[in-house]
Amino acid sequence: MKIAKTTIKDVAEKAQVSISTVSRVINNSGYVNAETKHKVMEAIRELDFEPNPLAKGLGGGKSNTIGLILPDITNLFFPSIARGVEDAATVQGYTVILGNTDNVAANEESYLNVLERKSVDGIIIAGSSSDGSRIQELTTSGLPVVLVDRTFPSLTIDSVTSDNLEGAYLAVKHLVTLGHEKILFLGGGTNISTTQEREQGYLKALRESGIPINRNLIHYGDYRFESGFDRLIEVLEKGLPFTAVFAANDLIAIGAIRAIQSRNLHVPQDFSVVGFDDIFWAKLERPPLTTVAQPIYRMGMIACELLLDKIKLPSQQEPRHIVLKPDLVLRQSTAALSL
Amino acid sequence: MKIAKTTIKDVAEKAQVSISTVSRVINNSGYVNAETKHKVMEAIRELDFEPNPLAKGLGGGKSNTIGLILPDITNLFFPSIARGVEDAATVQGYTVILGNTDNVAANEESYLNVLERKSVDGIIIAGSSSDGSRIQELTTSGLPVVLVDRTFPSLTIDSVTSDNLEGAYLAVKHLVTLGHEKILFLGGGTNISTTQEREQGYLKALRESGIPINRNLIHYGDYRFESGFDRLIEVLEKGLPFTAVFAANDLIAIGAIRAIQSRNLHVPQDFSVVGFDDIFWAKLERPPLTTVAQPIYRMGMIACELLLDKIKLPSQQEPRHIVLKPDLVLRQSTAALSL
DNA sequence: TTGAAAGCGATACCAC
DNA sequence: GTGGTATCGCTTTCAA
Repeated sequence: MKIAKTTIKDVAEKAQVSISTVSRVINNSGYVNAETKHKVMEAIRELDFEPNPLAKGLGGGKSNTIGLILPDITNLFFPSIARGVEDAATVQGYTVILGNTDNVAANEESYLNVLERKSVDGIIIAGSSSDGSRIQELTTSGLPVVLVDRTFPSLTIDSVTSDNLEGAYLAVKHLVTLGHEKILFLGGGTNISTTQEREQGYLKALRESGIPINRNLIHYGDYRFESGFDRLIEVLEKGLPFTAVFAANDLIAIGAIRAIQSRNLHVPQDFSVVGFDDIFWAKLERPPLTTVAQPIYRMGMIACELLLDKIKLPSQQEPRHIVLKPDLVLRQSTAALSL
Repeated sequence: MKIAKTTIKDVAEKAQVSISTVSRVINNSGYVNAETKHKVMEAIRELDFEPNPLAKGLGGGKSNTIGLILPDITNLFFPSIARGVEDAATVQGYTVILGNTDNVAANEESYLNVLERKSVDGIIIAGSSSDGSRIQELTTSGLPVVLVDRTFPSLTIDSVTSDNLEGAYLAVKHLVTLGHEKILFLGGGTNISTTQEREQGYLKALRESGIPINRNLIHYGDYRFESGFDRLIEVLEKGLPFTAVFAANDLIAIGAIRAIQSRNLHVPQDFSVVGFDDIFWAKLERPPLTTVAQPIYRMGMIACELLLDKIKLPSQQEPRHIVLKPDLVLRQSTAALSL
């Protein structure tokens, strides 16, 4: 007993014009007499008519839907991205389909396929965990894709990232300025571009400061709290000497802080800690976490705008790579090295 | 330069049968000769054909898409719901469209309309902020809707909630057992069903324990950290006497703890605090937060399964209300009242 | 058991 | 400027 929706046909009848004319009015295309147009608009209003997006999409048209693929919406970082994307999409009348991949490349690919079949007009992938080949295929075949917080240097896919290298550089430089030399690097997955770039920034700051690089101080894991906690405990138990830690994200940093504190050591007295992202809980940590702030929400928003641009003007432009500037937010988890 | 997708027609030609037959095979409907069926399946495989979901939806069919409407994906509580919904949806081949309402009823309604137009097969609404009338319309018109964490007692809409009254009762009873009598209630919005129910549980526990109810100890705000912080500071400044606080969610509770601590008072020595939800950060709070745990992820999952059931068997059943049992998780933010 | 044909709702090309 | 009509991909009677 579905409610009979009003269609373009009803409008045409009511306005005493042809379906074609109504279509023209709706899409603002072709010539329509001002008076006729008025009549049609009137009818549309009275009938409370809205075109059926499905039917629109059928004839090779647009579905006004975009896909958003991300590792896990439950992970602190992604809800803000999702929100940014959705807000930007809503403004332009688009709707967002969400997909979680759990960082499994196969899941990502499978979602890509589903979205393609659902005729989405474009796809945003945050924190992609694939090698990008399938993505490249899609964009080449005409389905716009924008990457967030991840790039494939060898491929030509639009992306929005923040300057991870620069951010990390700022963070480590800050630690060096405070007198630290033995700085632990706690990364996420080895093959994640953000971890790689942040490691590069770490190395650059060290090199520039003439501090020898100690590979024993570089550790990887994943982007979760537990990873930071566990990694730090390991380092502590191995007895590796260090006085500060730069973590590739806030969750790792907070895990590290908790690990340090669990051994009755103190931050920043015994160890300084810097994170990356500036999630909501960073400022609530004890001590409040010094971290590199990324405009997460804006990244989502910008990515979506980029995508919508591409959808609307499918002129094959050069791939665009937007790189946002991160900011070092000084709080209380870092202090001058006490000798 | 879109890739020409293979259509049902291609399959029909390849298999030397009619389009109708192919359709039957795809949908497993009607009679098809086993041999014919085999031929068609073969063709489908070879052509790597997958039906266009848009076209499917057009003729009044199913779109294999459901909508998920929630206040704000950025709010700690909802990502888990979203994840539960998505996981359950994926298993059954459904895809999820996400919509944020910011607790604005008009936004909710507008999303409802968009989703209806997009011919989603069903809708899940978490933390609805409307009066439910439009929702009722939709379900009556044949579009299944399931509510999460919210009910409209006067309407006949399926829902998945946890037993808020019982959870709150447990929490407050716990405080009473510890000797507390002057217990502050910090709610979210007055008109939110979860806040109302939790307040009922609070009142019930008090009444049952023969503790007089003091309206001055009942305060509202919203479900965010800041609300808990601000409310508590206000109470402190008014000099209202109390020894414990029961907050309607963890964010409020943590805000309250921070407010208390900001005045150099201590939890649980000076004040015991209990929250609701058991979000990830509850156990990381200092002191770790005693709280009422809700199976958030499962709520999303169950809601989705309920919805998919309804979609598949549209037999007008009685509305179903699933009520999950919450658990009191004892941690260190509560202690016996010191005299 | 299978095929032909009529929609579903809207777009777009082609006449008038 | 406006109307007719083929078309998009698939489902669904209705006959055969």
